[in-house]
Amino acid sequence: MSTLDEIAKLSGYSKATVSRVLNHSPHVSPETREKILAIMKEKDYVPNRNAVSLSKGQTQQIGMITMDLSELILQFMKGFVETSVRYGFQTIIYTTGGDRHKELQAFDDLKRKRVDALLILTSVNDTNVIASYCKYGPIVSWQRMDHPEIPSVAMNQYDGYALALEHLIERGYSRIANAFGRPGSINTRSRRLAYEHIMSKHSLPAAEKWYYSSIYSIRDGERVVQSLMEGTDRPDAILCANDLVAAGVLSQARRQQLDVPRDLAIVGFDDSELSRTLGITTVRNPIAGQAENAFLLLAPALLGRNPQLQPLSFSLVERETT
Amino acid sequence: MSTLDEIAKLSGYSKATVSRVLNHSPHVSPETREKILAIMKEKDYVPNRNAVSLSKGQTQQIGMITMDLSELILQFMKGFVETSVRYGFQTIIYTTGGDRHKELQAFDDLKRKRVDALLILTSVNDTNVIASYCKYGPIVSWQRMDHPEIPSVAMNQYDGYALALEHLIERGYSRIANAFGRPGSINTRSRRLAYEHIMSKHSLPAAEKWYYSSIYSIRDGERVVQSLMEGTDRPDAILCANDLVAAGVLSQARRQQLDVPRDLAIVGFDDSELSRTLGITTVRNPIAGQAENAFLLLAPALLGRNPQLQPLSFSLVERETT
DNA sequence: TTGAAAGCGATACCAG
DNA sequence: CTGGTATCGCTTTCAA
Repeated sequence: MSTLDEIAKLSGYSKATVSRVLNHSPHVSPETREKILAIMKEKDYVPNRNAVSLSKGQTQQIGMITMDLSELILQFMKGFVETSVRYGFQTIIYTTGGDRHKELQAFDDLKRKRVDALLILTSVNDTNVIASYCKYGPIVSWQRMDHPEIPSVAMNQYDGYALALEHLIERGYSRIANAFGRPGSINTRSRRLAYEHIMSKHSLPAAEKWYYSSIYSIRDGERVVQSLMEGTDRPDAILCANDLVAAGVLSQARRQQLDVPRDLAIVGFDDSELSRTLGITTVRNPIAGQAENAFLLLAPALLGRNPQLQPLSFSLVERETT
Repeated sequence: MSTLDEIAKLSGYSKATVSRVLNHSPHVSPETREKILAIMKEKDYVPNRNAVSLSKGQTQQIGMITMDLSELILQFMKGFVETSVRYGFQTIIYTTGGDRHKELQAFDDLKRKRVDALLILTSVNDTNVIASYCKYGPIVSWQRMDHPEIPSVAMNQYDGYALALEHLIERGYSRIANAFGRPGSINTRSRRLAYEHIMSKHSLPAAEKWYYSSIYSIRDGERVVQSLMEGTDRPDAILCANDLVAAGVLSQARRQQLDVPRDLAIVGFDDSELSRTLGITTVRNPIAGQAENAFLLLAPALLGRNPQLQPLSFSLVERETT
């Protein structure tokens, strides 16, 4: 392993000059540059990253924190990794498994300068604890963290939900049920608000009896349909917390001999692989765009630049369930 | 950000001593240790990783190289990450997208000491090119690389295939078709060999007319059934290259009104999520075990220790298709 | 355009 | 048990 010092000696120039060609400094004469470059190539030289990092105080690495790797998370990561690479940053994944302590180690890595910045996909520690690490480097989050120091690229679920509702109403559905996720979460609140606004805007009844909460999985979706069908007053459409739920709703509806979308229209959320496979109408989050914005939010601190965030919006993916 | 030097000054001891308590050296008096520890805690001190890495010449990071992130790859990674963490190593993912050049950057990171070792999940560069990086650090591969310097944790497919065959024969099937993967690959050759050995051992005909090659996807699986059913001489069971293929075979068989497993038995490979969902009998690779062994293969170079590899074997997961 | 030398923040060898 | 100091490999003033 040759070092910068050796290259300097061999070329007859100083370490400073060699370092300059490494860093594309304009203050090197072309001939000098050529000579040094030639020797580096001959010696198969590459600079030691640890030395560079120590000296510069930057690692060019960004950590991504998540409990586990779901399809959605992976999709976000993919987008984030791509734009990071474009700007010369590598990424490293911290899978915490929901362990508070393990998660904190990732934050410690910001302090000990293993990473220059952190992206939070999901976190389990208290927001204030997390925020206390902001002084060591920029932190950005996918989900809203409600803390002034930690920006997020979350979209306002209101818009996506409204989009789905307008679509259903336009299609002639009016008795619309809701399968919400985590009760009381910001997302659920926004969705519920959208439901109430849009329904009243069209002078349609917003039926609370058709509100379901804590609905996350395929299994949950199936149960919702069972419960719905037991009642006499039945909805003609259902908006689901995510595509998993929608898949459950769909399969249970078929099991109960319902004609989808005639008897029951179904709209999912996320536009996941599953919804594509099953042909479920769904709302698409522009995840790649959010991921890119996440990096751009870090850019000021990382690059000293202040790039424009791109405007993002939900879109409706119409398939066979509406 | 406090440094070791500051801790030294504050405590009145030398940097050497502070470093000793950091590294759990026995040559520090208990009181001294306590005092220094107290100051470190008070100052919220953590050592700078870059400095440590530079000084030690080790990063405690291992790179994992893959073209993309499939379910299987993710599963392997999960196991590898877990055992790495247990030994104090972090992991970083290099997704190459099949780009030769991008892949080489990962290998360069071994040279520039960003990572201490490399795990190859899939690679596109020439084996000899890759092997030329072995001098910079240990490299291990999931798949066989046929190069003396790059060990692999691949299993002998012969055993897994034999297991599936014995199972089918025991169940009374005797006209067994094969849907192989990449023709001429080591895996395919082993499977084929297993087929011929086991069939002849039971004095059953090894019918070459039921050999299919280059069968990888659901779609491919469907086509195999179509083609098989066109002939007059039909098999009563089919062994598939993987679970995807098995899923295709299953759905097409049902479409053609075949009673599975009465008319046609189906065995997949990998025990993926899909096979579980669809209830397909399959052969399970002990992936977590392989992943652990992969790390253990790196251990001598990384830890100076030489841990025992665990013996691994395939197992049959019986479900509804046999 | 180039060089000398002082960091960056630890580790580790050699004395005492 | 503790301290002094060279060292890891590169960056970055400050001068020339």
